[in-house]
Amino acid sequence: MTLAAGKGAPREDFRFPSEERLRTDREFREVVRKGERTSTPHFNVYRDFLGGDGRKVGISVGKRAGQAVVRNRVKRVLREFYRFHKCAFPSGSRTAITVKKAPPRPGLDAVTEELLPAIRRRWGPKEGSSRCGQAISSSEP
RNA sequence: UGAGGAGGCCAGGCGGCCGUCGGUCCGCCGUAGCGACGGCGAAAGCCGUUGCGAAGGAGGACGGGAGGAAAGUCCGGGCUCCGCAGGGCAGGGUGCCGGGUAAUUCCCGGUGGGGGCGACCCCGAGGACAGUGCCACAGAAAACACACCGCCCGCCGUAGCCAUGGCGCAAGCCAUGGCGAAGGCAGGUAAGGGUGAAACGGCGAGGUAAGAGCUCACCGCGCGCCGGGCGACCGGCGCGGCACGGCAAACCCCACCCGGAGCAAGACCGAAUAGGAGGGCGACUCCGCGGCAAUCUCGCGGGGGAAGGGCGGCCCGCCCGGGGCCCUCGGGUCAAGGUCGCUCAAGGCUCGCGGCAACGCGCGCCGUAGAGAAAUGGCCGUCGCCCUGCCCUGAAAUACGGGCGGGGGACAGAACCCGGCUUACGGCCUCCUCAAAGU
RNA sequence: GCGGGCGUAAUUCAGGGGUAGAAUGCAAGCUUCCCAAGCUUGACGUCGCCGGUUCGAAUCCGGUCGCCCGCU
Repeated sequence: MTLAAGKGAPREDFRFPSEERLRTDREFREVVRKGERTSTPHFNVYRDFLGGDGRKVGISVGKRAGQAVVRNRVKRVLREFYRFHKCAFPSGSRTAITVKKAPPRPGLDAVTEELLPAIRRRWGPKEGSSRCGQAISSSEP
């Protein structure tokens, strides 16, 4: 297990390092223009498939979503959503999430409830990703 | 208790798991490179082993990570570049006085106004005899002191009235004289004149034909002198006798201040301060040298200078000016790249001294986020706070007690850095004022 | 980060200290057999909001909110 940490991503990976992010405007444009699309009341999700091992996610929150505090909060919640549900983002894919309108209560539960079924419905549950978003908040007293 | 005023403080705490940004350290892998030894070779060098090993890679440990407003970008500075000669104009800003500061439109302390019963609060508060302009409607008149209405004196004098006389039987008529509404003429006057935001000092008394600072007291205003204060200004005395309406957040005048842009500044690395095609523009003149018969022509060097260009608002002025300049078209690389700037700051806190204070000085301690699709978060538990529902005890829980449950936790996110201002917003504490009631 | 502009009737805009206006639209009437056009009326307004200057503010000054541009 410790050896596996070298190259291939381990199963229990809840990290979100900067290599897994879309970092340039060009990448965003490619994904948004060429990728497939689905949407929910508050978000648009674009995705294309390049193959390979890597997997990239980008989050874009425009000014329409609200002031800086609101935008930051939405971005953080979406990052957490990715960390806990990486199985919904298969390797070789690039995904861009944009925010149309800020959710009124941007809690992790509400965002998951809105986004996860939409992604599953659009791209389908990939094989072997059935056990995925298990609770991480196990802190029994 | 209620209604207010001033000042200060905090920005939920603790724990667990997962994550993120950058820092320090630890070993691990290991490239370039450097060294040692050995081998080959004539030499340059090559090969092998081994040591160190920048950068880089994957990982671990430790400790750090938003605000009072980080916001608006309204001021002021630091810093950086623009080629800072110099002068002027334009433009912008400020505007009681003194102080503080790197600086300010900020802060502190005063002065003078204004508001409030009060604690206290607010004020863009220079100049309207430098000039120009505006003051709608109403009103006699709106800035010049007059005209208008009115009031008063005088004169003329109509209607009318009175007196005397005459005529007449009477009603009445006539004459003379006096008074004389209205009216006219010539003056006096500015008290009064539905208005208006504002009316040529106010109010009272005297005075007068009527009136008037005409005179007087008080108040206001102006001027002078004296005293106090660094000063704004204040106080006193005297004089003048009202002349001097308001608006400068109207133009403007006066005094003082301001070069422009901004970390997307700017520097370095790397590519490339590169280079191609076409077109257009670009007075001249003087001096020296060379070949020469030669002052023309040619070549070289230098000076002046027009057009043009530069000096990041404009002008003078300065600089460039056969060196180039301008326009059009097209090709290549590709980068919205990396590194630095980048966080120690006119920094914060304690104490002492000076100062009414803002603040300054000295000693000591602490040293505090640095991203770049952009970190500082998510979930859970618990405590504390607020709101709310139900239940218990109880005479009563709408007695401020106890228990169980649900919900909430403001305004808001650093982007070069500071000092202010303004705006948004939850709570706590202290002092003070007023009112009512009680002691 | 820096710089600039605009908020006035339902709509598009004037007005830059003295009663808030025009065009289109809306409603009513006239005209017509009916409609359109035309003509005559009418309703239309917190002048984005809050303060200040002034006798008086849509206008001048400050603050604030919203919207739209430009600069690498």
